[in-house]
Amino acid sequence: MDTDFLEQAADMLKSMGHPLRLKIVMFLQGGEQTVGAISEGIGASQSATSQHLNMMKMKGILRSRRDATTVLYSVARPEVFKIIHCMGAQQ
Amino acid sequence: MDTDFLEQAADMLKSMGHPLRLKIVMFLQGGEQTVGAISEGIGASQSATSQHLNMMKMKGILRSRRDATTVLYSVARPEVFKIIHCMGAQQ
DNA sequence: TTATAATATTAAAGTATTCTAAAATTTCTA
DNA sequence: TAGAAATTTTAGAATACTTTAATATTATAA
Repeated sequence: MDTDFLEQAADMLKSMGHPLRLKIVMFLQGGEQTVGAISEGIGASQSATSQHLNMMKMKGILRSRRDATTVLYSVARPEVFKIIHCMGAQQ
Repeated sequence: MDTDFLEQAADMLKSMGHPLRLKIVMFLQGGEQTVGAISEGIGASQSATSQHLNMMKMKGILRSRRDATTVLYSVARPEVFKIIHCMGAQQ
């Protein structure tokens, strides 16, 4: 088995393998959102949300762009949505 | 979002989100295997392999059956294979 | 029975995660 | 420029994970 694929794939699954982070990517199925909206949407503190977002961005799973004082995050890898779908998520 | 689904789904992703455990479930795509064969197949110690197997069994991802002195493990949830496929694994 | 092969369990050390609270940045607007 | 709003960063405590090494179990066969 290809070690690079393995490390990358495990990293991606691990990133999604946390309730708040899974909630974040599910929330982002609707398109890009600000940190504040995400934080409120998933019911986590602003700081914890920001840290999870940054972690997923570092892994290449999310991307972000600034819009004035606000930062918008969105999903960068389509596999994320496929995986959510595989697990039979309701909306 | 449904909290039960979220917890369960995150648990499943987290279980697969470790290089050795991902290697295990990929190895099991070929069907049930003994602990020894898995351990050798993924290149991990007997003890570590056994502990990872047990962990995934506790999560409901794997099942096992004894055959004399040997124990055979196999994947219990089809989503596992779907997810591997989603990520574009080369066998 | 006893020895052996296969697997499981335990304990402990080292490492990594996750969260909160507080402080720092960044950008806009008055 | 000063202040406000949004986000990030930092530090540290608490917890969880992972591995190794050693020991224990289980089932078979001699």
